[in-house]
Amino acid sequence: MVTTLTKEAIQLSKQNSAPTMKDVAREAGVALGTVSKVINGIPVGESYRVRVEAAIEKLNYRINSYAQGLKSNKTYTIAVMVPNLVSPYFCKVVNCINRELAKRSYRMLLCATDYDPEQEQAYVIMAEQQKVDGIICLSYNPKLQVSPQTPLISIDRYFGAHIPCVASDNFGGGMLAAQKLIENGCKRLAFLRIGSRLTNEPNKRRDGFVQACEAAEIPYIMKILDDGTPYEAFEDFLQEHLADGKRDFDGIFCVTDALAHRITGSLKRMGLRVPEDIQIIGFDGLQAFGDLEYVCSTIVQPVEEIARTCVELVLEDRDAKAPSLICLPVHYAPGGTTRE
Amino acid sequence: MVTTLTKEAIQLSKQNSAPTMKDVAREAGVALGTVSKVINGIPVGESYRVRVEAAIEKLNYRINSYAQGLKSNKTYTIAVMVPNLVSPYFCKVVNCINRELAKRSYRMLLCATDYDPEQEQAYVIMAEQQKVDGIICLSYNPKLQVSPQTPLISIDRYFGAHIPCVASDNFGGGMLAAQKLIENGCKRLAFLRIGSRLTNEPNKRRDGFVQACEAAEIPYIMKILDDGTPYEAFEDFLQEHLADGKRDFDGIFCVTDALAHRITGSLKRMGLRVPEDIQIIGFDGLQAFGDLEYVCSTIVQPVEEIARTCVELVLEDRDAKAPSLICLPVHYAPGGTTRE
DNA sequence: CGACGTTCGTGAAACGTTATATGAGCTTAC
DNA sequence: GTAAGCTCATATAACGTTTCACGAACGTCG
Repeated sequence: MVTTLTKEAIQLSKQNSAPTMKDVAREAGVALGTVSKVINGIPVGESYRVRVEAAIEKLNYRINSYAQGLKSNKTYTIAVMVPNLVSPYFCKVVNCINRELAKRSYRMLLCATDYDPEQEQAYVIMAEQQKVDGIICLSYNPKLQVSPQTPLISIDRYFGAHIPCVASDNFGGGMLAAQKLIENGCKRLAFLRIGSRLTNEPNKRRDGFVQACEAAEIPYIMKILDDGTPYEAFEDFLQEHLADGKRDFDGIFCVTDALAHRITGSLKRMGLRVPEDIQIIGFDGLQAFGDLEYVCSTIVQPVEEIARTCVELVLEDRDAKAPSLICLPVHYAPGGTTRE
Repeated sequence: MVTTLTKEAIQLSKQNSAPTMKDVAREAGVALGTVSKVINGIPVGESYRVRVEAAIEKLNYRINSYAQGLKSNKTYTIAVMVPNLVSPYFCKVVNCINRELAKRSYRMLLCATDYDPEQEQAYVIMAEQQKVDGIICLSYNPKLQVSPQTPLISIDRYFGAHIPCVASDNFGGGMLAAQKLIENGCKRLAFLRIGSRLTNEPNKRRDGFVQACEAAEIPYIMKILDDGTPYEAFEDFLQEHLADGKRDFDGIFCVTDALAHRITGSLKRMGLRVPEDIQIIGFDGLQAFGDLEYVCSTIVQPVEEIARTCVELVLEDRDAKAPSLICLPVHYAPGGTTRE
């Protein structure tokens, strides 16, 4: 008697909570397993299938992913980690990853880490607890610890052979920038990098640039601001090398488009013409600035490809040995700050 | 005998899978419930606690959120839905929501819906299956269906009294823009809106603008492009009203900063001076363009406040009746395209 | 010194699924 | 006409937690 009462009470309290497979089974007058089969598309007698489907419809039943995930050990969720959602590059990366995951019916758990290694580590632990099927990260923590249980793909940072890294061909992009400036008639070049954080792969832009200059026997100057140095330092630099008709260089490779834009502004204020006097090439090619009518000649990163590659790798069979570094081809897009 | 073998086999196959609470309990020589208590900070005898903590450390145990979520019916996850992660406004909203959620140790499941009502609906269903603790959405689907089980907070779109909506004070912002132009000496105004999608709340910017003009007895013109009409239509409009010394208006309120920027460019190409000849006020104030040195006088949306309010509401006790529309105060920020 | 409280760890049940073994209801073959 | 073979729904045991009733161990009081 007591037992009956308890069960009734449970039943009552359940009424305003979400229906479960058990409710569907009762409604349809079939067993639990049958409902499961219908839901998972496993063949079942016609009359059974119809009854179950009707019951699902009637009760507005929604499967509980948590129960499913617990049982099957598959969550169809990928954790994605970027420093923030303010920089256009990170936003576009996340946007593209989201699209690729959605195509495959995967969910995206997102975290912005604000460049903080501790937050990055905490987020990896959280993702692992969350039993995600994989992690895609754009991390600034070179010492990131990951459990070997969870596949991890890195963007723009090479950790070592055990973690696949996907990036643009930064080295090739740096070369290409120098080559294009030289093709366009530049005789002396400059490489500018603002003091913002960069992961290790994008640093290769400089190396490619240097190699192309040396191969072509073209002299170059580098100006790399330390972290935190304000932009104004570049104005002094430009004054020093270009004021009063001086021309220590006539072509500039800026490490990002945003920097290229500001440099262009500074040069124009100094009375120099772009591209007639000085030519400029940036890096990124996001066209996030399309709304602002701002375009510059640039090395375009294949962000869609990067996203697709990451998603493919992270979902791939773990036994298939993935390459440890994948560099995807960039291309040159003229945009008015070079002669061509 | 057979049973023993099977159990052994299971044990073996488990060795390279993640440790569970049961493993911790065995390692520490305590019961399952004790481990649970330690993990959840429920007081337990000193010696027990130490042993359990040591075992957790030794096995590198991580709690399984799926089992936890299934049992406790709380997932500490909020679904967030925006059209994309390309528009600076959406990015900033997501960025701020992410920060607020992280502060409270909540996870964010993110989806970009590409303005597609079907995807939006599908995502809500997915979120409900996922048993999230709530949904925050910036939706373009006026007919969105949600199960009453899951708390939903809307940004920028008012659905009705049953769904709390958080937005900037768009009406007040529109008024403020007109008032500031008038204070700065404008005698005739124009309201420009590009043919991009807007939810219903931001449309009130126009209503506020109109009311302020009428209150001050200042004439105004409105130019609202249909969805898909290219920007160039505005250039014709500007020619028609401002070419050859004509001055049908001397102050413009643009519905977004991005539009204000383009209009400023067009005016300058027409030989008009901003703000001397024409003054312009935009809307958003994201400063996402900081890198691009672009600033305009604008009505600043309190994005951090919006995000915080949404998070507070979505996590709030559901019995506490929330207001159905919350408009957060905007403010005016001069930025060089008005006299002051 | 025995009975009663209190404290606190234990073990089992439950959460909503999936997967596997079981057995009911047929058909087919001898 | 019965035994064997098949199909297919059913029932049950997990998955890794939390929670709660239970009971062992101890201290206290009369």
